[in-house]
Amino acid sequence: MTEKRYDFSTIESAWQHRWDGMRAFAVDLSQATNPYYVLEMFPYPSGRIHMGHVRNYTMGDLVARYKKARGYDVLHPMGWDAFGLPAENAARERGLHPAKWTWENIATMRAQLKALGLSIDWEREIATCHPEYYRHEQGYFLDFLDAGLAVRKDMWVNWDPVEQSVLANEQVIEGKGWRSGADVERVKRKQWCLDTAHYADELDRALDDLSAWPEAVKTMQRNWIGRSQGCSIDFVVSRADSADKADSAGKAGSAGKADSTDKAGSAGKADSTDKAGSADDATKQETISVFTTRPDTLFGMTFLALAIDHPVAEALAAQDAGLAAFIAECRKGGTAPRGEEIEKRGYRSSLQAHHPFRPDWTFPVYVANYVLLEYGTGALFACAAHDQRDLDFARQEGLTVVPVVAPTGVDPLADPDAAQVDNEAYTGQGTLFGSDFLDGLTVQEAIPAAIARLEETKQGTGETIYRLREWLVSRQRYWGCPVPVIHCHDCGAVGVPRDQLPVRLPEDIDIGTHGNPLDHHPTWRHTACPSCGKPALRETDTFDTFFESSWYFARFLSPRDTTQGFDAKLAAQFLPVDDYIGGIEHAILHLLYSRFFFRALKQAGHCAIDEPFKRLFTQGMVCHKTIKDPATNAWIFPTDAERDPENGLRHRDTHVPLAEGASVKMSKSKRNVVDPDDIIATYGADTARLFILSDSPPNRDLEWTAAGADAIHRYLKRLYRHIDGVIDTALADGLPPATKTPEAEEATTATMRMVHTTIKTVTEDIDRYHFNRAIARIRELTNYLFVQPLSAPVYEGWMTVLRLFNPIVPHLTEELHARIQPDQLLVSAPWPSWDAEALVSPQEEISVQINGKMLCRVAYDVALTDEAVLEVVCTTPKVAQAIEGRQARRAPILVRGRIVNFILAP
RNA sequence: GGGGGUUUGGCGGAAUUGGUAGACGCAUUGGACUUAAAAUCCAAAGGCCGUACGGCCGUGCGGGUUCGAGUCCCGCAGCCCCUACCA
Repeated sequence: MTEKRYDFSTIESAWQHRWDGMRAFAVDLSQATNPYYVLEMFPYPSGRIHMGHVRNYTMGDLVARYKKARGYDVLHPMGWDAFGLPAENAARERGLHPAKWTWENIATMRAQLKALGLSIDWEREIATCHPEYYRHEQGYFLDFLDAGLAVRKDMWVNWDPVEQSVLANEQVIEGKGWRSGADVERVKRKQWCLDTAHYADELDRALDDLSAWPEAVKTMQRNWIGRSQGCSIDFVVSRADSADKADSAGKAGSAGKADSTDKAGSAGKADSTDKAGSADDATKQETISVFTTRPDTLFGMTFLALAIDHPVAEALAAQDAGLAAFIAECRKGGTAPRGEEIEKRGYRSSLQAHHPFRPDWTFPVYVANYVLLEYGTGALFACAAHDQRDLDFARQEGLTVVPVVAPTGVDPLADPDAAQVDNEAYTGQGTLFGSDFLDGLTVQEAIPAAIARLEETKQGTGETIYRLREWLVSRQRYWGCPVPVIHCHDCGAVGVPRDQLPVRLPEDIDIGTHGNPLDHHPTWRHTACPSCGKPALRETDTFDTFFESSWYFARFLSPRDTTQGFDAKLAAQFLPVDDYIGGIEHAILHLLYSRFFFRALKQAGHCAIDEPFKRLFTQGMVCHKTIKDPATNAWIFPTDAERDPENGLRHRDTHVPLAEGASVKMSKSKRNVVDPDDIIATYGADTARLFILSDSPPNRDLEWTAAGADAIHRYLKRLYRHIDGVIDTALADGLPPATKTPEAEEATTATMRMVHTTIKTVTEDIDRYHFNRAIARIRELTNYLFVQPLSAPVYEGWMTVLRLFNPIVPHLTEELHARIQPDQLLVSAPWPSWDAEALVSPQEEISVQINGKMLCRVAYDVALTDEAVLEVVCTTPKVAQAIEGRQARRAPILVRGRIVNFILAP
């Protein structure tokens, strides 16, 4: 027979059509007895798929096909995270309607994904921009509204005055809007929020039970949730109209800068967020609540500081032009001064604070830019000696610093200098001094003691707070899901009646204007109040797109259900998602929002699940080499560079010398992107899939190399040709009859041992996501089989290779398999099991060591006793020579199948 | 500043979880086939010394535990990622 070419493009498109035609991957969930849900994070339809997608979906496809072979009813769907800003940008730049742009991208990317031969049930495809998708999340939002989980409140946000829109923190670059370049302002605006903080405690604790999540992701979530134990303290404050009274201990400074001449006419109001009853109402004292984790350092307090947007600071500013100016100055630059530390600045207010245990001690109250409004109560008490930030501020403002914790081994009475701090705060363990009833206690003992005293005197409470706050879901954007609310002059914010959902986006919009196109639409927002019928206005905010991605995995269960978002019974069967695969960049936002969302859905009675993802796998990035022109510093396409043996790396056309840079994540700007379409056209999907799963462990970065892809393709050609030839022979002549010679029988058991060992290790490796190792084991088997003369066991070996390789190179294996069994798809064939007996070898080898140093390997019969094994080892010439005449210091250490170690005198 | 990860040949990586370090590949070199090249096949290959048999060294660095350490413990360094005035 003539050798057939490995015609991958014909093979691949033929099998893709056949799988499609026979609905090979469609799954009827209601009939599923053995449910298993494999999901990769769904893509944003940006235009074309990239290698990161290929890696993500290839890994998921391997798992899905493997689980199907293991007998599961595998749900493996695909959809589109279709709302978002890039669609509006494209509309502005190219005059395309966001919907048109999005749907065209989806069509392109769907075709690209199909060319990869993924085992996806495309009948379940969804796009989040479809009204039949977002109508359900509008319903969920109304539920959250009813449950008090969704609220509209004043929030400090980044406001771009040119765009006339709120910006996300990451859209503020060095204090300026990322697109307009305008100075971003910090403004208060009514925004819709979901009360994620309501579940902060549970979201934190439940991480402990997510045993199949990467520790790194759980750690990131814990840090983000930011559980912090301490206490709140209500400081009594009064006006410092009279001259500063230095307290007896000289702690409260008059050392502050000159007071503002413009005293506030009235003291700030008590913080309305105070715990009820914590202030002594009878005496009508004003208090400011602070949160602290270090109440033990109260006796080292030297000042109180408020965030610039603290209600008390605002009230004071109304009476104090200097303070108002200071606050206005600080507000420039938006809410997110990321990156380098800002310069600490403060303004001394007209208030003074009283020490909870020594009411006659008073301290200045500052308004300071380094105090965060969003953390704790937006106010803090400062013990500068034991907090670096407070110390920095104190040194700058010339405030007193009073240490109260002596490091272990330091006696502050004997050596007063030793406990002093210079410009470095002491934050470690130690013993309290100069602290009244806390003296002599360790930091760990003093914290509860201080809290107890504060609680006794009703000035504070032990408390656990969280960094996690509400999730701001309002966006002043067109291309998102409309918030289903109507604002009525008389009735306030009223939810849109459920029978009027979905609130659809208008299609006739003018995207060219600044701000939110929905605001500028001539008619869309005008409607009637559902409750009183008077003219009213629709909410024009749309949801953050993380809203859509918080529940899409449930929608796949019931993608065409018009009555509900998903079916609770199916959810009970298929959720949580068994295997969820995606990039680590979603470690916090998407995954945390989804975990919140399902708790909220459960509270609203939609399902009984808390955690949406059982096992999470985070894949590494796809990297590629970069090439630069050192003269111009411009990035060069690697395909435009060639290596000249004499002159090194040169540009192919201009011949200027080039320099090879690091291998970094593929990006258009660095010109190191490899287009999946090109790879599929040149080598086929199977080559791309095998290359991307070989070598690199899935959780690490993968380096794409042209040579590697080429080598993989050569291997597949050889594999195809060889197995094809084996099948030719088997079909034409039949397999050679087994010979009964001892050598032939030994060859048979050796082959079977190899085959079954491979089945076992490959199965275990896939279960543990060690795909690169699984492939190495399969290649080991094929290397072995390539050189064996054809026999029944060798033939069986090749059939096993087809089955084991099918989830990785599905088209090639299916094509070859169809030659033997045209009536059965490999895709539906069961995974092979291994025969434990076939794994057993009559002989095993042991490593021989002398005093822990390797000497040699010795083989022996497994049936031998320990004594007999030692006998065999000791009579091996090389060993006998090494131990001859030397005295044993102890009995040899024998670990069968591993090692024997002789401990001899030198 | 805080947290996490990582460090093994020229390169990607493997090592039965404390028992032959370098599986499986990439790149390389030699050979076969060919008029020649490509393709294909076979072989070599951690470093140093040696013609070979072999010997010594070797898993970022320094200690420790152990019969035995890439693996466990302590300390240090480099690189990567996340986060950041979180009181």
